[in-house]
Amino acid sequence: MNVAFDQADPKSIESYAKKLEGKNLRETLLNKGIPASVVNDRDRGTFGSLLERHYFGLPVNTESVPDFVMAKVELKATPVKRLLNGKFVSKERLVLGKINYKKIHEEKFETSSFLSKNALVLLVFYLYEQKVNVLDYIIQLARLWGIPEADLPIIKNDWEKIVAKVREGKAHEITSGDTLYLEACTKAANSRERTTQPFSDEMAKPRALALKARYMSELFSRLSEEKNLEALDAEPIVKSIKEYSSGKTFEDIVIEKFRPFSGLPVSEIRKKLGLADGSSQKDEFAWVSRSILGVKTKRIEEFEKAGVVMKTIQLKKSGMPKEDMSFPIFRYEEIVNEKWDIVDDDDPETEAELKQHLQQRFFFVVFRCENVCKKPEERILEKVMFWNMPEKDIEGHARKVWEETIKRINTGKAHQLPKKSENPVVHVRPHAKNGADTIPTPKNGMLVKKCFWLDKKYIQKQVRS
DNA sequence: GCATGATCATGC
DNA sequence: GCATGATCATGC
Repeated sequence: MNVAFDQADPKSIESYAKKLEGKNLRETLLNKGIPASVVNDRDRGTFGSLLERHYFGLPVNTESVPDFVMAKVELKATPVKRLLNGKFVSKERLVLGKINYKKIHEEKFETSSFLSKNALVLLVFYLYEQKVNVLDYIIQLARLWGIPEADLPIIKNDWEKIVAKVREGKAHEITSGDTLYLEACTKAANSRERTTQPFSDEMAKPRALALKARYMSELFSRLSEEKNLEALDAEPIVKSIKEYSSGKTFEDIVIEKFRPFSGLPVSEIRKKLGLADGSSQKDEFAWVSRSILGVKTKRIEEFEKAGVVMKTIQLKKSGMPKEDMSFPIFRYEEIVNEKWDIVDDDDPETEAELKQHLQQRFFFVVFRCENVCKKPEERILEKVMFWNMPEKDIEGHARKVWEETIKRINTGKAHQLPKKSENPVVHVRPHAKNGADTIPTPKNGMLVKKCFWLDKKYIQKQVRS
């Protein structure tokens, strides 16, 4: 029935999709002769279902076959949003299919249903805007996409980590932070829904395989700014796919790069790397760490895509970190509208930023002062580790502090937010240029900028283990 | 010595 | 001008 494109030809489908760029669905569908009654139907559904049904004329899909059956192309509509600084980022992760705990443990990555279903994906990025009708979102970009060769080792390892947990009867312990590009995100009708798993009696949250929002952001900027040099200011750690030989994972490779420098003082490391003296630099530990990784840019490609945050930690002789760890400032007027649990991507509300930050994977580079350490460069490289905040701490501590913060802001107590003595893991403190560096609050006028901090005693425990 | 509040330095 | 990572100052 549809003659706008060749159902068996991916390129033809892509060309037809590209016609959407710069337009919205309302006009496009009306121009296509879709009756206004359909276009304006109140129960119109999501952007993705409208696109699928009315623009491409596809039947309602089942999970097991690609949307464009003959061309073996899967259609995915995905929202981007604009930050205040004008940058585009992905609004959410890209869900690539629900996990069937009963079946996935029998699969191998190379022949997995995940890989075969998502070999070729037609990505349609649209600009999400608050309070705008789905029919009026502007389509930004439509492209055929497949997993790039350079990303495949990481995605494979992510998949295997997730499946390993199912095989160990630990499906209930899976979290998004375990993995780098691919994640097992929760996918349920509500936050109480649970499902069975094959190797344990514990009920687990239903989950889906998804590309992380960070990965999608990077992908969007790469696709949309193909000619722009901006994409180049991040350099990869792994320069050749050959480095993955003999079964090494990305994290193995990263950790190995630090091994020759273990126990050496920063001054020695610098000499070995042939670096100029940078002892007056405030970020010299971060700089030395990036040099060990062989990266000259400030941004590291794999870390950006995976949302891995590199933090350098300086321990005192006692093993106590010098400082608490800060996170970006929050806006009083925005944090009160956040929601902690987002069970579905179609949920219009914003997930708590604190939760998003704490769920990221961290890469700690730990330096330690052995004796007096008058100069920073006398500190030695103690260890490196990838780390995730345990879910029980995120839910048990961070969530409580976040809730209390919102409660106080809403009741006119924005100047008395949860302090260090109130929680051993997370607290709130100012993070501003000075006392005059303020932003508005709902009930207390202008107040100094603040952010959440992780307690250094808590960091110490995590680094020690 | 530590909690708390405040500020500095740097890069984008 | 602002975000971010890092650090300081004060008082208990």
